[in-house]
Amino acid sequence: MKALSQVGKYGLRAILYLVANPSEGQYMSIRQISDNLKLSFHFITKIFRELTEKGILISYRGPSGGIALAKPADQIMLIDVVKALEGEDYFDKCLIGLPHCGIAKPCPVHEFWKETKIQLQKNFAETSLATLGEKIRTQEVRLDE
Amino acid sequence: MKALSQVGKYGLRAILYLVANPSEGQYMSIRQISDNLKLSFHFITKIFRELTEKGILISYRGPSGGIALAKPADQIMLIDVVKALEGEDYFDKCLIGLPHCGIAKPCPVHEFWKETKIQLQKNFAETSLATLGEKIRTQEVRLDE
DNA sequence: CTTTATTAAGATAAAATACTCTTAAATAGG
DNA sequence: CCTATTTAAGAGTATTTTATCTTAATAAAG
Ligand code: SF4
Ligand code: SF4
Repeated sequence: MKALSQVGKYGLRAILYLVANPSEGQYMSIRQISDNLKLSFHFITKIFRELTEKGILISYRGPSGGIALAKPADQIMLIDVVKALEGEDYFDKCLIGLPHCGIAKPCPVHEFWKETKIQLQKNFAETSLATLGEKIRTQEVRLDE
Repeated sequence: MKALSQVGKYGLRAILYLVANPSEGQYMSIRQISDNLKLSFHFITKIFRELTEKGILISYRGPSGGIALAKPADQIMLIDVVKALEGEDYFDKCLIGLPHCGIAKPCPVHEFWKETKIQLQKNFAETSLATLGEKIRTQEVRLDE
């Protein structure tokens, strides 16, 4: 049961590093993040570019440039990041993929699959990046190595 | 949030067709299933071969051969089929993939990810193929086209 | 014994995903 | 203006997943 692609996993881990190490009014360089998390600089750069396009991050080029959250961390919910990384239809996926399922006569697994999706969606929607950053710092969770 | 690979989806759909159309003591040909579900015969054949190896199905070659459930439908749980199709570690997957996470200091998403997995696992474990087949028949769910 | 129907097995091809590399553009600072 | 630092953009490569194709093995029936 893989919920996220590599893009989603790396993107989340990278953004968690960012929120766990806040630097007042400064940009954090992508190099610092990729080095610390030991992830490919180029791959993370590409992922961050998408997040910048989608309005989750802002970026700045040149010396002392880097990326930063576009909004305060308590105003960005996990679900925003996940949808940006995995697509807006992330929670609309079907379990078995019947070709012309209009959900008029739902298949026998639809009910509990829907439940599962709603439960995860609720948790994603209620969790802010600020909350996650705080937890990582206070509980000393290691994101690296 | 894609829970199943194509192998998993096709495999489930094909086995649902089988349980929804029971034929007392006979084998159902793979051709019939792939034709009715409009899925690739070769791909379904390959998937069924794995399910046969894993003991979910039995097969028989030659005229009037085909595949059949290895056990009565009420003794095969959805979770058995899913694990056979997707791997035994299906419910052990990590959400963000921290490299050396020993779950001593779980990351801040572990708790609700675990909840989600347990909920789906429970539903998969409590649902038998017999139940699904019955629902498909009585609720006239279409698996084809 | 031959033909036909069927699954088994594995090679091959195509497509999607994951990752890398190169070059360009922006910006700060000397 | 020049150089160093950093993200942007996109081309290129590798790996995995998905799907197809070919040939073999098995078994029934004439
Ligand atoms: S009923 Fe739901 S799970 Fe079933 S095929 Fe339709 S969308 Fe998918
Ligand atoms: S705590 Fe759980 S979700 Fe987080 S990295 Fe470890 S296994 Fe994955």
